[in-house]
Amino acid sequence: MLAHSLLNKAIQEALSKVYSISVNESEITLQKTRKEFEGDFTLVTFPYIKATKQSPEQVGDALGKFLTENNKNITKYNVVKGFLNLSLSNDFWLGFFNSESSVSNYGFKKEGTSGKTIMLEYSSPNTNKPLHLGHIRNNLLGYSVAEILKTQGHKVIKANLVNDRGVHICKSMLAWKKFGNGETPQSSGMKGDHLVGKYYVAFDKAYKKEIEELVSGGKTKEEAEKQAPLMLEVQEMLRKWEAGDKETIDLWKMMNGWVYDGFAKTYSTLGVNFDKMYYESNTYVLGKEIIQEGLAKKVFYKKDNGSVAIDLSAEGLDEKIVLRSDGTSVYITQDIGTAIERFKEFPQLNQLIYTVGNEQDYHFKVLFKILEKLGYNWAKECYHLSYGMVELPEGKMKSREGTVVDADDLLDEMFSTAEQTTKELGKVEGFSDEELKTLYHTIGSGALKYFMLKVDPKKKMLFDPKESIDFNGHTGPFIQYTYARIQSVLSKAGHIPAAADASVTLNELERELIKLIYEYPSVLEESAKAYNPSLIANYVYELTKSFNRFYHDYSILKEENEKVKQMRVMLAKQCSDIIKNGMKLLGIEVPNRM
RNA sequence: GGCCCCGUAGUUCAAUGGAUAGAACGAGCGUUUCCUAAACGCUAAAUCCAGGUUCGAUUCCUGGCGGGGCUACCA
Repeated sequence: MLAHSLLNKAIQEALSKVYSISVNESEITLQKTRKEFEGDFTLVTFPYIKATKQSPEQVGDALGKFLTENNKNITKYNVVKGFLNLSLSNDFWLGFFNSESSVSNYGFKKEGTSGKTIMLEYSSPNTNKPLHLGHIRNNLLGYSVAEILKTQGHKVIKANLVNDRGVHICKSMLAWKKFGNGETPQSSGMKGDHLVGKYYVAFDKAYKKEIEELVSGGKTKEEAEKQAPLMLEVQEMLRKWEAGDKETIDLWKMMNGWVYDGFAKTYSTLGVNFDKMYYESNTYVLGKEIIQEGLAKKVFYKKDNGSVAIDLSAEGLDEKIVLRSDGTSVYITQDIGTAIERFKEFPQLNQLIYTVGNEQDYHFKVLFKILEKLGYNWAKECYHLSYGMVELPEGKMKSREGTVVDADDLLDEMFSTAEQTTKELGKVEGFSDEELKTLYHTIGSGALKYFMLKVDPKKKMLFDPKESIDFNGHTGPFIQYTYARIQSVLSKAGHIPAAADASVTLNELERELIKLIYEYPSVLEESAKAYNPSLIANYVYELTKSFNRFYHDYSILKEENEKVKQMRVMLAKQCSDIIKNGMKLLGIEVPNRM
């Protein structure tokens, strides 16, 4: 920011003094100078050719001359076509390095300073089967965006709305009751969510068989699906559940308990957490009264068959049913109710973010529009953090076709790959078994998390289980490795100086690193504004890559000039702090040794 | 059919309307008596097609082609 406000001011002055034209900041296009040219920042001069009636080169030359003559911080310039490349002084960069970037928590604003409170909902699993690769993207994204928002001084409430009721839950319950023989996680040694998932699959299998039999007995497929005895039983079970039947509720509680134990393990392995848990068994009744209010306000209307609907065709959407003709809720009814409930529960809430896949883009458009029509002015602060699907080489994951990549299995594979690679490289003598286990976890989950978060959340991504995830190149372990090397240097250096001597002249790579450090706060800001962790992931990679080149080309500890050596130690420290903090925002830990 | 998203090296990903479109993996070549070679360097390799707006388009607009998603009184 420092350099930008300095340059913006200087450029405004130059334009006014040289050409008598006044521009505001938004009319100044300032970008970082590309590597192949000399300079730190580049002003695009094309926009001024009309007002000045001169060529872009002439404008660049005149401005460059004025700037270097009138500002001691601007030392050099060169003009290439419509681009004026400006160099800031060694003193400027060293001054920034000594005062601005050497503070702790550089780039972070203190929590609460923005005065904004945000609820961010993510994860929101169903309790009928274990988590898979798609959930992993959701969890990593939600967690990371929450952490990134905190860096801007916002208070963030991480919320999880668990879908713990409904027909799909009853399917697992019924199958367990019929075929389970009392099997439990303890008796089978199976993780609770996987055990329940097994019965969900078992239900589906048995149900399909019944359908087949009915179809061969002369029914149509649709009739068979509705009349299959298992389906009738499941519906009966759901009715009992809603009526509070003790036996059904007990079974439901027991099996959901198994699932929660399983999820807790997966969440802990993934390193995600929540401040607030919501359960649909508590919230599914919400929203009905709101529908009545909406009817009174004429936002909704009653159809001939008794159902309640809203017409959104004027906004380019369709008619949407908000209450069935039998008076029961549809999914969006609950969503309307829970949103309103949350703003009542947290009156200080400024924003509500939903981390949900882009297949529900339409649903959220409708939801937000309805809230707006109901007159809630916070409706415009609701945001759908919509992310792309994770696809396999053969296409979308389909649980029925068994192409789902299980979260726990995948994480285990990552850990064992990390173990294998670490053993092959053989650099971990002196580690205890416990430390090794932690290291494999750090590297394995780091690889997976970085892999998923480096991609723009909005875009769909491809995951190829066969090729697995790399540990070299643009990856989490590459960044972790760089961090570990720096820690090794720092511990050998012993003392970390508080400031670099003002007489030091920065070389090209040192200067490049300091310029990257300078960018960090604005990367955090941008990333928060765009709800996009990939900006941080790619920035940290760029910093790491530049550091590795510096590390390769120059020695830190063997540098003979003591003042330069001190500066390099400090530089290494600042880079490693940013690597650590930045990775932490992605939910990734960094090891001191690997 | 209607609505929404996406098409960038062989592959996976980058690029607030700006310079010669960047990385990584894979391919080929090279670097270690030197702070950790999970590293560093070099070579080959891409904007789906056709128009338009602009001083300037991978980016914005229109049309085509190709891929995905949504379009329930399901969740």
